Amino acid sequence: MFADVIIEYNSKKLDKTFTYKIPDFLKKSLKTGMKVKVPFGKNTINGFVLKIKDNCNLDNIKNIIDIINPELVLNKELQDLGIYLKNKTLCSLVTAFQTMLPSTFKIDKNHDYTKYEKYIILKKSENEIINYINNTKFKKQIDILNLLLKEKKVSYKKLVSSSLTTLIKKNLVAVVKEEVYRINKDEVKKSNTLLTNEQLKVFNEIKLSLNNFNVFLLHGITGSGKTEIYFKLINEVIKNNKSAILLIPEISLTTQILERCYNFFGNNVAVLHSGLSSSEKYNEYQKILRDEVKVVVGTRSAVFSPLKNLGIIIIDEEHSENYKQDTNPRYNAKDIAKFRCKYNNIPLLLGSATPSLESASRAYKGVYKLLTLKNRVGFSILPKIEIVDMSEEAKKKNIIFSNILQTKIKEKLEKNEQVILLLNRRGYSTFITCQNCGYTYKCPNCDITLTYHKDGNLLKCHYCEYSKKIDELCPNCREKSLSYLGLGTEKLELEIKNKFKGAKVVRMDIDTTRKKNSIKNIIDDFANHKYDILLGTQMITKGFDFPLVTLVGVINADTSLNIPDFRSSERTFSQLLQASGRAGRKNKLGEVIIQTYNKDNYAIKNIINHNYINFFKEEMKIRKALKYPPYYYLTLIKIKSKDYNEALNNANKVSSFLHKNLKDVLILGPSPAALFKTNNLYRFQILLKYKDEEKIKIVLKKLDLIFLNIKKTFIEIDIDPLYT
DNA sequence: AGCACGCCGACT
DNA sequence: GTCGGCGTGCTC
Repeated sequence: MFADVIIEYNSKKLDKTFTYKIPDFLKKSLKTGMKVKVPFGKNTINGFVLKIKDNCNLDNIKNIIDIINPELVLNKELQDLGIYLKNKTLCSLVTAFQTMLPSTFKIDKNHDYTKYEKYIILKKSENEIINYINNTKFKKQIDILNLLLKEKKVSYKKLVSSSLTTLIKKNLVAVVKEEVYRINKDEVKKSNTLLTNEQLKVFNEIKLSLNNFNVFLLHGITGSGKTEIYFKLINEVIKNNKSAILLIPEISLTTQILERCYNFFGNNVAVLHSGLSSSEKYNEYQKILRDEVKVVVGTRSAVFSPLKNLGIIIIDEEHSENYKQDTNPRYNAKDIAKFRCKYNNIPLLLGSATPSLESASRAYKGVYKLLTLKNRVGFSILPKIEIVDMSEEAKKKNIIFSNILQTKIKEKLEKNEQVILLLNRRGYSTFITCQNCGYTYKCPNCDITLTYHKDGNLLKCHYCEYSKKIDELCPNCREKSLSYLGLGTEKLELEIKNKFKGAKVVRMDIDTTRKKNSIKNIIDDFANHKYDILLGTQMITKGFDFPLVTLVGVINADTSLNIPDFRSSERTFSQLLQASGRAGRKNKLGEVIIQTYNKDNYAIKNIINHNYINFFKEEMKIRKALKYPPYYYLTLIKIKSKDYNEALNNANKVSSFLHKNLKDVLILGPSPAALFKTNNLYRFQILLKYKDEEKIKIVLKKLDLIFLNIKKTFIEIDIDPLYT
C-alpha cells in the first residue's frame, strides 16, 4: 500500500504530492488526512496524507516513518475545505491545511500539553470504611471519609493534611491522577430569558430552516438582543444532536458574550482565540476532536473547527473586518463558513447592526434571507444623535470640544453618569512641524509622519518598529520652534483631565492595553464605575454594554472618513453607529454628539436618524458608478521590493502579463500603494475589477507561477481585499 | 524549503 | 591549482 503525501515545506514549488510506502505496522491505523513523518531528501519532515492507494509505478519509494498524532485527523470535510481554501486564496495546500489547524498542533516536538490533577478516592468497601469511622476518635479523618462516601472523588488539594496522609498509609484511600482541561466551566447558570415577539419571529424563521442551506442576514439595531437569538438557536441545534460554531470578531473585546455563553452552555463550549496560551489552545482543540463539546465560540480561525455533525454557523458582527485574515492565506471566515454550511446543508446566520454592503445587497436582492430587529429589548430606546459642525466651533476657538459637548459632559458628570469619548488616533500629537523652517519628522523606513508619544517622550512610526527620542531643537534649522500638531488620545486624556477637574478618566488604545488582561481590567473597572469617562480609539466601540453610559462623544468623525479608500464611508458610518449604540443601554435615554467638519456627508448625515437604508442606497450609487463591490469583484496585486527600480519593473511586467491574458477586466495601475514605502519596502499595486470570478483565477494562478522565480521582489495577490 | 551539483571568477 | 559565489534542479 502507498500514500500520497504533501510535504510541510511552505513553498509553491512543493505544492504537489509525493508517494511513500506504508510500512506494515501502519497499514491498519493510517488514514487519509493524518499527519505523518516522512523522509524527504536528506531530511525528515511532516506531511499530510492525501490519498491511500494500492499500487504505484515509481521506483525508489521510501517508507513513511510514523504517524504524528493519531488523534489528529483532517476529516473529509476539512480535506475538501483545504482544497477550497487553496483555490479561493491561491495558497499552497499545505498552507491551507496548516491554517485550519491550531498552531499548537504544528509543533513537531512531542511536547505533552496534557494537564493532570490529583484526586482522592476510597480504597476499601463502604462497609469497611463505616466500620473504621465507628472505631476511630480522629475527627478530621472521619470528616474526610464521610465526604468521600458522599462524593466518591474529591480533589487532592481540598483534602491535603496530615490526616489524609494517615488514611493513605492505612490504605483506606488512594491518590489517582486524571487528565483535566485548563478551562473548566461546569456551573451552568441558565437564565431562561423569554424572547420578545420580534425576536421570536426571527428565531422561528431560522428554526424552520435548520436542515437546509440558507444564508440569513439578521439586521438588528444595537441592543436589539441578537445574542439571545443565537443562544436559543444553538440550543435548538444541540437538541437535534448537532453542533454549532459562533464566530465573534475579537475575544478580548467581547468577553461579555463569552461569559454569557459559558453561563448558558457551561462545559459544552470550547473557545478558540489567540489570547489562549498554547496549552489552553491544545486543551480546547482536544475537546473538539474528542467530540466532547457541541459549541465552539471563537475568532476567525474557529470557523475551521472539526466539529462533528455541524448544525449551524453564526457570525456575529458580520461587518467586522477581523473576519478577513490580513496575512497569507488571505481568507475570509465568511466564505469558509458559507462553504461549510453548503457542505453540511445547514443555515449560516450573519448578524449585525450595520451589515457590510456586500451582505446587505445580497439580502435586499433575496440571495440571502433578510431578518430584522427594529426594537431594543427592554425599556431602552435608541439614543438621540446630534451632529456638531466643527468649522463653526473653530471660529469660537473650540478645537477639541464644542460648547455642547462640554456642557453635556459636565451635566452627565454631575448626575453621576458615565461618558465614552471616541478619538480614532493614538499618541499625543500626530505630526510635528518646525514653525521656523517647515521641517516635519518622517519615518526613515516608511513613507509616513511620526507620531509623538508623550509617554516615553518618543516619536514613533505606527507602521514599523521605528522610534526615536524627540529633539529639543529642530534637527534641520536648530531653532527651538517645533510645534505639536494633530490630536491623539494621549493629548485628549490630558485635555479632559484639565477641563473636567475631578473626573476619573481612563484611556483605552493599543498603548494602554499591551499587557495581558489590561483590556478586561479597564472594561471591568469602567463597568464598576471606578471611572467616569472612558476615552479611546475604535476598540471602545465594540459591543460593550455599560448601563450607566448616557453620553457618547465622537471627537472627530473625519479621521476615518478622510482615508482614501472606497470603503471609508462604510467604515465611518458603521463605526459611528456602533459607537452610538453604547449610549443608553438600560432605561436611561442616551445621547450622542458627533463632531465633524463634514456635516453634510451622507455617512454622517444618515447617522442622525440611524438611517442605515438611506446610507446604503447612497453608498450603493457610488459603488455602482465607480465599479466597486458589490457591483464588481476586486483583486489587489501588490509588488514589493527593497529596490525601487526592481519593484517598478516587475510591476510593469505583471501589468503587461495581465493585459495580455485578461479580457473583460479593468486593470488599474501599476500605481504606488497607499503606503508607498513601509519597512523599507517599496510597494506598487495593480487593482483588478471584474464580474466573472472564475475566469480570473486561472490567470492569477499562472501569474503566481511565472513570477515565482523573481528574486528580491514579492508578489502578493489579495482576492476580495478590504483595503485598496 | 533545503541541499547538491556545477559553472565561473579570485585568491591562500 | 583550489575556494566559494549563487543559479539550477531535484526531492517520492
